[in-house]
Amino acid sequence: MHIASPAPRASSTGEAAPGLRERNRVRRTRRVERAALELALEHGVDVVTVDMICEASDVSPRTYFNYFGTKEGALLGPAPSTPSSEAVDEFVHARGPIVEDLMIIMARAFFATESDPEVFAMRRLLFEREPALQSLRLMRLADKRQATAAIVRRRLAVQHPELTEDEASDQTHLVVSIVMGAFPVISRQWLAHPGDAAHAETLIRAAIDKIRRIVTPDA
Amino acid sequence: MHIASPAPRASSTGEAAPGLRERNRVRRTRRVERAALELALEHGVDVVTVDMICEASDVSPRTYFNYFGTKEGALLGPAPSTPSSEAVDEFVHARGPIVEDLMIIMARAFFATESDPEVFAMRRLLFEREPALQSLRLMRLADKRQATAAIVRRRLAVQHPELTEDEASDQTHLVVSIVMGAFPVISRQWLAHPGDAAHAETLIRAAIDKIRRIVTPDA
DNA sequence: CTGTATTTTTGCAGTCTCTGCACTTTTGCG
DNA sequence: CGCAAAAGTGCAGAGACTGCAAAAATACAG
Repeated sequence: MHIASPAPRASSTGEAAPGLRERNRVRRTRRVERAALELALEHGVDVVTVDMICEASDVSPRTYFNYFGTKEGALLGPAPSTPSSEAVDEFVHARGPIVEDLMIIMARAFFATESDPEVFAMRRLLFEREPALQSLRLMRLADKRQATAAIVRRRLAVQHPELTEDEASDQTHLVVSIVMGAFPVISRQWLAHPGDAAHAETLIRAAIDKIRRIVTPDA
Repeated sequence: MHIASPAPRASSTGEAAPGLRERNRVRRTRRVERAALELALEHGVDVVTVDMICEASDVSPRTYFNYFGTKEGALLGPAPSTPSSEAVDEFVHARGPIVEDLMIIMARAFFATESDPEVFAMRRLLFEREPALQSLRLMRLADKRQATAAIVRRRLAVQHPELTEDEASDQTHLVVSIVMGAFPVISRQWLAHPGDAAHAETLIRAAIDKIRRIVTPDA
């Protein structure tokens, strides 16, 4: 099984003093991720072994697993952070179009995970080349799916108490599916134009518009 | 990596004479699947080992992997068969609503994979209990995503040559996302009411309708 | 600076999944 | 029956991953 157990990844309390410990952790993470990506890009994911990565980045395999949990961990990068409970509450009570609202909080959570831009670029390249990795990533997302579904459900309960259990359930699943499905498309466009956050919302609206046109039978 | 390599699974040429060989294969498959599911339901997927399954079903581990490719193979069941090239051609030139058409051929391919009803039931139960398996299943589907995207693309090229490369690409991704996303919802409803094929199309239309309403801002 | 407590890294041994290869058994068929 | 093809099996080995305890690094007084 082990869908991915990215390990603790302790986050510092606030921002105060990074401290040597923390700085080392970050440095090491970067080093390993970079090594892993370089190797994977050069030889292909299947050929690369954890031992190779460890030798290249000079950490023990045991430490590698402490950090990343799985062989692919260093390639996939940190899992998107869970939205804060305030953000969730805001979503639950927001009254905009539900898909749009959900998409927005997901996008925020997604781009909140900072990462070395160079590493980020390599990752993109690798993902394009190896669709299997994309799938793995989706799997990790799927784990969040339940959580996401839960907050959608909450919103529906609050705003549409008239729905039956089944209706609400179906609608929840559909909303989550649409959003998670459209997400890659939007993030692709976003990455093509390194615009600002406002631009992101425009993209989101445009995508939703496209979806509407797709599901609406031609006039 | 090995997202799933379900192994050959040679299909007989037609229907003529099953032959002892074929009959044995089927028998063994059933036996192993059943054993795997029983063990997984009783002890949990993570606890069960391939060796346990093999001992319970009296095949060598090597044979197990020849049949199922991965530990989870016997739990997941056969991968949905790829739609026939005639079906694909039909889809490419069909002029109905694209999501509906795609959904229909996917549904056909999906239900074409027959399986022992008892095994089927156990599988459903297990999937409910272990969401990680669902994710694995999604991963296998994601592998088909590329293939699916390709035929959607073909249809767009034929029916909407006016679209730019990028537009077509975006639209393709969105269509595939929507369909694959909505699929579980529909199959859930379908399984709840073991209706006939015609009923399936009704469900599909209803789901698409719901999607439209979801993405359409409230009046 | 020094000594101590705490956290992190590491080595090691072991389990489990999965693969290639060679060998045996089973099945198909003339 | 006898031979050829196909399928099942055993074995050895690589690679992913885990628990545990020793070792090293870091924090933190005094």
